[in-house]
Amino acid sequence: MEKTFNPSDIEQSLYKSWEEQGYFSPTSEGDGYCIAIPPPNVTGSLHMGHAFQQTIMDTLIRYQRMQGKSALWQTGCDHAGIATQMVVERKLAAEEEKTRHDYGRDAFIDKVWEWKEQSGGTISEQMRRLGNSIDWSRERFTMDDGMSEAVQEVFVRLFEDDLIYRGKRLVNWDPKFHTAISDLEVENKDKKGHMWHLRYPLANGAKTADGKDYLVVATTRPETVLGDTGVAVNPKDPRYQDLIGQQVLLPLVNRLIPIVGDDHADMDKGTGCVKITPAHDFNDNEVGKRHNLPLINILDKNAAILATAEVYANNGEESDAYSAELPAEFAGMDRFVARKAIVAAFDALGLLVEVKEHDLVAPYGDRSGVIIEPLLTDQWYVRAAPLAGPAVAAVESGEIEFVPKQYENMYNAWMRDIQDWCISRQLWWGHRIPAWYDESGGVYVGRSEAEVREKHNIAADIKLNQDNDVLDTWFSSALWTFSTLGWPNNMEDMKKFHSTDVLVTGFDIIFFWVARMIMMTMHFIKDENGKPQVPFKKVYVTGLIRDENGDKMSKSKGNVVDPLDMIDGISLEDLLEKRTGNMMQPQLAKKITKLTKKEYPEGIEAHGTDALRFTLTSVASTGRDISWDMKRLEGYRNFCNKLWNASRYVLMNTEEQDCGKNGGELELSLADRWILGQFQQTVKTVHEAFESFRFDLASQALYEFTWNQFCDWYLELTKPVLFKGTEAQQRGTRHTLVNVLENLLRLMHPIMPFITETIWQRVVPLTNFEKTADSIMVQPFPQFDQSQCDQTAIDDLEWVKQFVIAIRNIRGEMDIAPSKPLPVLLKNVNHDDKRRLDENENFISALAKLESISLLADDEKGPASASAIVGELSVLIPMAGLIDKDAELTRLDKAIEKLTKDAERVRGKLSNENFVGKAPEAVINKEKAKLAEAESSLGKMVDQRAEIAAL
RNA sequence: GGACGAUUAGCUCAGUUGGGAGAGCACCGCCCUUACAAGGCGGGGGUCACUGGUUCAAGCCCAGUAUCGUCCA
Repeated sequence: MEKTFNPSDIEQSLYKSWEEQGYFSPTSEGDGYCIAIPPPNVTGSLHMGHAFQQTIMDTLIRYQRMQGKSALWQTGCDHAGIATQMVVERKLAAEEEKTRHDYGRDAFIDKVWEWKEQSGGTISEQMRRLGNSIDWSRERFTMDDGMSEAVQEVFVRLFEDDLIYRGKRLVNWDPKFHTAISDLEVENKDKKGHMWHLRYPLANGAKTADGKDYLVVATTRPETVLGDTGVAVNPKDPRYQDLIGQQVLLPLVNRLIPIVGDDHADMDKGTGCVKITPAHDFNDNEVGKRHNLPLINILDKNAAILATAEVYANNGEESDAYSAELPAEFAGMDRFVARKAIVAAFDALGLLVEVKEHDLVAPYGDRSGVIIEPLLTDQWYVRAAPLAGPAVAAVESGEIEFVPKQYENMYNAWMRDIQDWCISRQLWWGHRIPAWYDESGGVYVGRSEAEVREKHNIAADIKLNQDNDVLDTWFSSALWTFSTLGWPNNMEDMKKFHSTDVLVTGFDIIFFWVARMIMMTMHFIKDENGKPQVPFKKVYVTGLIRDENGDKMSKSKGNVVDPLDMIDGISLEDLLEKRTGNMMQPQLAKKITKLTKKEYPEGIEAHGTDALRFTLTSVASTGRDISWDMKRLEGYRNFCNKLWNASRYVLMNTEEQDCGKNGGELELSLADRWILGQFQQTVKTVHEAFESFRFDLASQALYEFTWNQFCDWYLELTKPVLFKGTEAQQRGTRHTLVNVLENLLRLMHPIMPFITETIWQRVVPLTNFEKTADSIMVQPFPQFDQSQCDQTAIDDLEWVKQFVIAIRNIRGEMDIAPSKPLPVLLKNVNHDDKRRLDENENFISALAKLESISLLADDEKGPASASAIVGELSVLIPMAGLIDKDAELTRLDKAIEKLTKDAERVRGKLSNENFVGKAPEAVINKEKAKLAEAESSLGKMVDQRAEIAAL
């Protein structure tokens, strides 16, 4: 074995061999255990969030596989409608200067598929580098045939159940991508803007309470004036209440529109008068419905002003309630250009009263980054309320459990006032809506045009056109857990793996995805007795991984760290190129360069997959966000190296030697019995941690055992045995060494697959472990065994440690070289001390590097010595020539001061009648014992100090 | 405005039913000791955000305040 662990030597070939051997596929034996991956976006590449969640999923899958389950990690990608279409459109524009319209729908979609075949597998390849034990043979894609069939089936059945409908509604229109988007894809951001006060003349000689012949409306969107069909005032507002039912003459378009009384108008805000534009504002739309105001659409798909408006009645039908005529001067103007022009026009007419600064909240498309325009269009909707009922109940009853629990609040709050879900998108890439229209506007939904014709008796000569729109990508993602398992055709895997066991995901998609999966699954998937099945039993919600400063990682900030760069390492030059090359906003490059040079002056070193995974699990506590700490990664790389070298030591001392595999007398030392017990405790902790999703606690237990117990103490304690023990003692210790290590590797394997496999291959032949296949990943996980926990051994070895530490402390504080053997004198040796000493003198001498150990009689004073206390026992190291008087006095003073403080505090507690009267017996006894021990040690130290001081 | 979360060592974070404040990294001193200098041994460091309450006892329970964050409106 090399002296330093080099992950790049082993990882890729190991992964390949696992995959080739088929170890990632579920076995035919054992209960099913299934995790469905949150499907990454097919255009995506691996980021820290993926690495984090996938490490957790893989740890769970490997753990359950080793627990004997038939474990399936179901993977795949989603087709990411807008994102993918954009990628391909940009590519066509750059390479051929063509748009998708140049190609036409079918040819463009062929292009997208071509792109998917070539570039869509990036993230899958990257996931292999993380060691993910995914059954790649079952990899799915939301646009593949099976899933497309599932999507179609679901759409048709929902329609038949009256849970999908089509309607002309106000939607969040993205003027850049020319598509509707759902509420969830809108980000509301605070923004500085203006409030314009505009004068609307009253019609028919009406006057306000204070005699004015006009109203002043306040608006943040003056360009929508052209679409106003009313003015609202608060019915309780004394200034205007008499005007309700009167009309104003809308400037610029000279449209007579009514004044309505509605609570939406806030008396205290602005002027108290609100213009109502039902076709371009969600609130106004509601007001319009209440007062039966017509809707006038004045914007086109680009959010530019139309030459001729579209007028609709409140039921969505075209109407001639108003003239569709619009002033020609604004036609074709973008909404923001039109805003200026219309304000100027009001100003010119003397109708602009004032302009105020105003803080407002503006809706932005989360992908396009442009302001969303509420627009009246025909869209398809899922009726959410009926589906939400069972979904809420499933969480309430505990059938689905969120970890950590507080996310259930978030889920419930959203589900309680869930809105209908707009599922149609005006894109080409996606599942085309299975609806056909005849020429008179009749709509038919079915699995195919033929089915539709047959079902509705539509003659072959009647022309039918399929809906041009596709479904929201999340519509297919909502079916993920069951459609990937074969629904509706193949129900074999559904029986074994559904409901899936755990969903590991981020809180940011609880609404987008988690909630919708629950609703869809429970509607479509039922037990034999008709009870709805849940998609998963647990939802483990992770926090976000942020950068060192707690900022969100983002490309534009240039603070993204690629997990693969942490595995393989990257030079500063390459990192700079990666962060600043090909930027959307090149002006940021300078800043990013500076920040990167400061943060990573030497680039990033290679750390290997195991270290990355261990780091990720060790920060996975309770769903809170994590500030990434490169130092921590480095620490765990060192941990890998530690394990590697500890294993080297074990192998050097056991390979080609008698480890008791084939019988022979085994004599176990105290250290052997102790480490076996310590290991069992670790096994117990790791099980508990995995069961409760506390991966941080599992990691911590493994780290603590491996480094602080196994390496720091046990390996050192084997040296005296291996160098000087009898044959049976050596055999016993070798046996323990290889067996503890072999078990430890299996215990660690779910978190650190590569290093454990590599070492295990070397160690396992030295043990009697009966492997079932040639890989650690399919062996049984260690189980807790109480019979190996020997409390006497633990107590005795603890005493040995204290003894050794006492001497090391004196050495350290007194600057005595570790190489210098020391004579030690003992006083106040009780029965237990004597036994422990007799049994373990070799250990103590070796670890504390002692020249001799002698016992002083009770009345014997001994030479001037530096001293330490172990329980009752006084440990003395003669000062002659080694120890400076003043230094020893200082050292003792420090110890005495500390102990005095402790003793005083405990004494105070025990002299408090309330405490003694009310605290439980056990607590009081514990305090008493603490005090007795402190006083005893203190007495001895004070005596020692006096002796030294007298010299 | 509402809800939730956070505030513990220089940094990043643990702290399970209330009963001796912990880890990793960083820091200081000594050491190339035959597994490991990506190491060994020893050491220093905290008014547990603040205020009040419950309790014999509060980092933990309760009320409030401050700051930060997230989601919703």
